Amino acid sequence: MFLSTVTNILDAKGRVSVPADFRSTITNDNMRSPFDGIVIWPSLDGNYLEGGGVSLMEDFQASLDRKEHYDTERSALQYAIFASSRQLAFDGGGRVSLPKDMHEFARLNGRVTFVGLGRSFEIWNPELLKERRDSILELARESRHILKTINSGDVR
Amino acid sequence: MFLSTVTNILDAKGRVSVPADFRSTITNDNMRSPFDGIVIWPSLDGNYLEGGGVSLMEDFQASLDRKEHYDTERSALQYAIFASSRQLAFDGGGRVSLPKDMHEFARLNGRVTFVGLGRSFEIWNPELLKERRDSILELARESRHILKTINSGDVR
DNA sequence: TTGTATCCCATATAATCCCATGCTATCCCA
DNA sequence: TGGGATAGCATGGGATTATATGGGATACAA
Repeated sequence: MFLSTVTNILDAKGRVSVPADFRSTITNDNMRSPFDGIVIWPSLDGNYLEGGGVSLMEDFQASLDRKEHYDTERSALQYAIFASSRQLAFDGGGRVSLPKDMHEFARLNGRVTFVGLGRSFEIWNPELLKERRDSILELARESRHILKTINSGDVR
Repeated sequence: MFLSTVTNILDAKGRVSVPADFRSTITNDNMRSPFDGIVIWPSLDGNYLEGGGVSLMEDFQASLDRKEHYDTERSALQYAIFASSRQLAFDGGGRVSLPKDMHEFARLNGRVTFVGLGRSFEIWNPELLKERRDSILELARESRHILKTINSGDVR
């Protein structure tokens, strides 16, 4: 799973190293798939990118497959995630190159922060992340009582 | 799986490059099938084309097979999708040539946009796509809580 | 012929591969 | 426990390849 928060450099060619821990997570996860790399898409929730391995996309797909082919909600989510996403392959050094439109969406300049969220991760401009982090950690403190160690079914 | 959105040029001969990622998806997917190319059909939902690999057709078939042979809905969908579809083989450069009636149906002129939706993809006139995209992404933002649920792994 | 479709080759651009390097973390042995 | 050796990682830059696209040659049908 994706853990911890790491900041790396976005070079002149638009390349950035994916943290080594994230890479090994992905390579283990994607054993079925021939593709060695990450999938990213613009968040629906703010100016940052979301990402994961191909297996995460396959989980989304399995979930969407329960709806009919021409279902509107299914199409909406397919457009939001699949159509808006990009597959980024690792180079020999474990880097990916971020497309220019993704730069702009997430307002990235020289540095890029990877935030591990378990099944997926987020990619932020470090300065923008700061605000988000402060406000969301406050919320976490307030909601701490809902945290469990396992998902015990329908008790929410 | 089919991911991301790519716009390519439709040349004077009616040819268009299928995005390289889509091609490798198809080539991996269709290992059973001897046909190297895509299958497209006119959408039942608007003036655009839908497409996928041969394996997508087999999935539709499996789904329709659960209805009776003389079931009216089954026949109707067989006409709309199987009978209306075309198999388009890749040329040496990874292009396909779109039949003229398909051009007209999707109101294509010089440029063609491929929209990856996971198991299938759509082919659009870029200008027409813009409206569809805007309205459907608005809907996606409204239903993004579903996305969050999927994302968290609750829905299996 | 004329039109239509397919195949083959050429090319500019963009992507990615490959190697080199400094730095950090880890390992190993005294 | 100390400290040198080693391996892994992030990063830079040049060389190479893939991709999308144009245009000509070929084959076949009407």
